[in-house]
Amino acid sequence: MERYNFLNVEKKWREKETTNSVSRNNSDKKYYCLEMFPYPSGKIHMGHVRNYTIGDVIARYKYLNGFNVLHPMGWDAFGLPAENASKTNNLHPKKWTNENIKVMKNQLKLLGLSIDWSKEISTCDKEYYKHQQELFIDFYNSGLVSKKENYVNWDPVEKTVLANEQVINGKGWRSNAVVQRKKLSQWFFNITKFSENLLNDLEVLKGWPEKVKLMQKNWIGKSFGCEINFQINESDERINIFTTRPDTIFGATFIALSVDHKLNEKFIDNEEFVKFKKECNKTGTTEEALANAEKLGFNTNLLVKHPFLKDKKIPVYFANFVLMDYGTGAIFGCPAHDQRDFDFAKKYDLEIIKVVSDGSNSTNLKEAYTGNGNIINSDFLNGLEVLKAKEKIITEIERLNLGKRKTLYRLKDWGVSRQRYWGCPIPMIYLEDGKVVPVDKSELPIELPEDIDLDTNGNPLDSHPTWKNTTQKSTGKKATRETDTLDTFVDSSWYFLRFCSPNHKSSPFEKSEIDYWMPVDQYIGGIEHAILHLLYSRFFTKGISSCYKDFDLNEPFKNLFTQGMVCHESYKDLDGNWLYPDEIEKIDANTAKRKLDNSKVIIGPPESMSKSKKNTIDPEKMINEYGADAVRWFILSDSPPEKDVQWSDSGVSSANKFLQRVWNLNFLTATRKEKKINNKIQKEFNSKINEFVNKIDNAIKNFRFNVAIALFYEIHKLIRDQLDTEVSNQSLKINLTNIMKLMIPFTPHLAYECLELLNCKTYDTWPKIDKKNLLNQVKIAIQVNGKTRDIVDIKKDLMENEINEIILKNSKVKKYIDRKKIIRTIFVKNRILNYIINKQ
RNA sequence: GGGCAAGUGGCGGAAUUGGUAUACGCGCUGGUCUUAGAAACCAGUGCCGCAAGGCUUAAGAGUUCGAGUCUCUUCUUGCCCA
Repeated sequence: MERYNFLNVEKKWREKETTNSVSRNNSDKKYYCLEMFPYPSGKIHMGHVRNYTIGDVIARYKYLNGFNVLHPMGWDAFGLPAENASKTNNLHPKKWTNENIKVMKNQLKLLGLSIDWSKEISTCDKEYYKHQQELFIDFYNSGLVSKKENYVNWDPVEKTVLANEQVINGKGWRSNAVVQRKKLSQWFFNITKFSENLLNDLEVLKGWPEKVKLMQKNWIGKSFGCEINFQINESDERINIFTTRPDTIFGATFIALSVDHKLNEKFIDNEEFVKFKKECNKTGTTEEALANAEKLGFNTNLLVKHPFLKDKKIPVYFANFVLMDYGTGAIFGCPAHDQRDFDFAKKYDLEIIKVVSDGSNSTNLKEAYTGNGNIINSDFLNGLEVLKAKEKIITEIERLNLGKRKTLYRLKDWGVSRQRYWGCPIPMIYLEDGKVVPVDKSELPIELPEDIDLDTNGNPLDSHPTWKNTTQKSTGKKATRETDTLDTFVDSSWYFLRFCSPNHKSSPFEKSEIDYWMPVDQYIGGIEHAILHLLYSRFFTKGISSCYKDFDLNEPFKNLFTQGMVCHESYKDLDGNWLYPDEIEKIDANTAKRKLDNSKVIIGPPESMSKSKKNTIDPEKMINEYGADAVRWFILSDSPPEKDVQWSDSGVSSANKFLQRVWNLNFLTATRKEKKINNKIQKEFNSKINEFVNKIDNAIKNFRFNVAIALFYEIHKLIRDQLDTEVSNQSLKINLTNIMKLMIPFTPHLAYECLELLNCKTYDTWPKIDKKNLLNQVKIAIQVNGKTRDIVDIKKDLMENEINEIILKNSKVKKYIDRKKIIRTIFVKNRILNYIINKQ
């Protein structure tokens, strides 16, 4: 038997550009297939392999079905790891990044992906960020960018702003210093201008997973309520609060203000208050941190009048759980029906008044009741349900001029200033008179300086001796540059647009190319980007549409697919140190020993692959050992793509063995001696193959790659069995050729090699399904009282009366019916025939 | 605490969307070949039972001629939000 040499074969087809190209100029149907581009961290990981294999299957499938496919790849190349690596390895971030890109590009090529490398982009390339700076200026001029003061997580050791996810238990992830809340002036994209639009257009996105849309919806967090003015006792001053629960106004027993509320001016000289404010600033800015923190308050000793209860006076506190950037920075506390208010009231011994009935008579609440119910203890609201009470009280508040109806969003403007070197410079300058203006577009790109000292604390660009000194081009006035760089999420918010015309010089994109390619027909990536990256990209698309007159696109991604993670079990020695899979030897499913000294190894459950747990598998090593096709085959075969998949060595090895068998089958077919022909057998064979083509086509269309692969195993057995039957060589070859074409998206190298062996001339067409040639026989289930008693082969589309007699005479059901009376029958064509009989 | 998923053999998972439950793969068992192993090939593999047959989709109820699929209750797990 011939041996299949995947190393030679994969090398051979990798070098033939045509088999990896999915673009065709002669088609009027376009398809833009995009996978989330990688961060060049050093080497590709199995998550990339899965992501890009899924994308490649789709791209090749669409190409074979006659589409002109855009399937590009690039690099999300700015970011902090490059700076960290440069500190440890003394390697410039640019060099480090470009070397990683080189390595990873070669690894991706090994996988046999149909990527058009002529369209490659890298976000740290000045040819890319030049246009990003241009977009920034255009957004600025359209009012989509502004500079605001804002609270950030500040690392006092690194002297830099941290993202929320870089704050772990209130400490900086790298410095381990206690993170502070600090007010900084930062650049913002005014994403909240599109809140309503971003929310409403989710409905247009029919091709997105419901789960992702729901996450975005919750993130935007539209809530409806009203503002209410509380008059300070014996004063004309008012405190304006926002609430989503105006129906509980009669249960209000205190007012809570953010420490940043303007009322704090009264307490600037109060030592106690200053101390309290400082304490509050120590907690992080996430909602979760605030919710979990102990509720603390500072009593102002001020009282406000209850708007509906003449004699009632309510105390005013500053509290650490009220945020200035949500609503008005002030709330009324209703402890009976809000858990935070409840905790606060318990701590400061404040009144708790139940105003929504929870159906019980108890007055001693153990926690806040937030459910629905009838309003009680609330004057004119009594007896109404929560929603109706809300309507009524808002109407009343507006009538009495006490406040107004208001819709609020949880979504905040997107702060994009980062005090870091390895990012896109913000193209703004500060004039000596304090004015902030964009640089002249002709000066773009504002390049990052290469000579940089990354060992200083704080912002390296700010510490650079000369870089920030400049002049305003139009006036010649002295100016200094903005030294913050852009959040890397900005880089990835428009790269999908740049791919349409990656080499266009005069503007970020060429209109005709955008018009042709956009929107992305299929976007594929991890669920971890469900919120931010996708929301920012949607915002950018809408932003560009609003400031470029000839750009008309509402949503960038027509269909979205989120693939699951690649998991592997983890190993620890008896001292609890993580071990690499290479360091251990498996004895059976539950036992393993360490290669070094045969000591016992503790096997952990399968978890997402991560460097820290050392449960990673190196894709390149697997490709060298089993072949790219086998790796692709395995990663698609074991689980549906949206679910997590468990990497297993036996799995990839059996994939390799199967592909070997496929090649053998092709070899045997190509060299088979002609047999006598039996028309009946041949016809049946042809229709079965036709059936499989149909099923596989459907499976790929529906992203059910694991099912498609199961079908290939069945087909393999079917064709192999025909080698010895009375089927013509020609029929065998035609059918196998069609099947090998179906395999191109999965295992391109093997498929092309086999097609060449079978002397196939057309590599770029998908087999047609011949509807007339589908199977004419069906198996139908014969049931008695709903229980299946027999399965019989009958001709397709026969009606009940045509099969009834045969079944009653010959089938196994006969003895179940016996002499009992058939009351009625239920017949579903090509599926079942069910006899209902008397039970006695 | 709230929301959303999901629960099928030893394991990963199929099931034309209410109509043959356990496809396909892994693993395991036996066999052929081999000095031996590996590979390859063949056969078996949900549970109980010698068999006929019965039971089985987390547990329980309901709707239906018929439920893995629909409804309700309970339990468990995962994810997101708080």
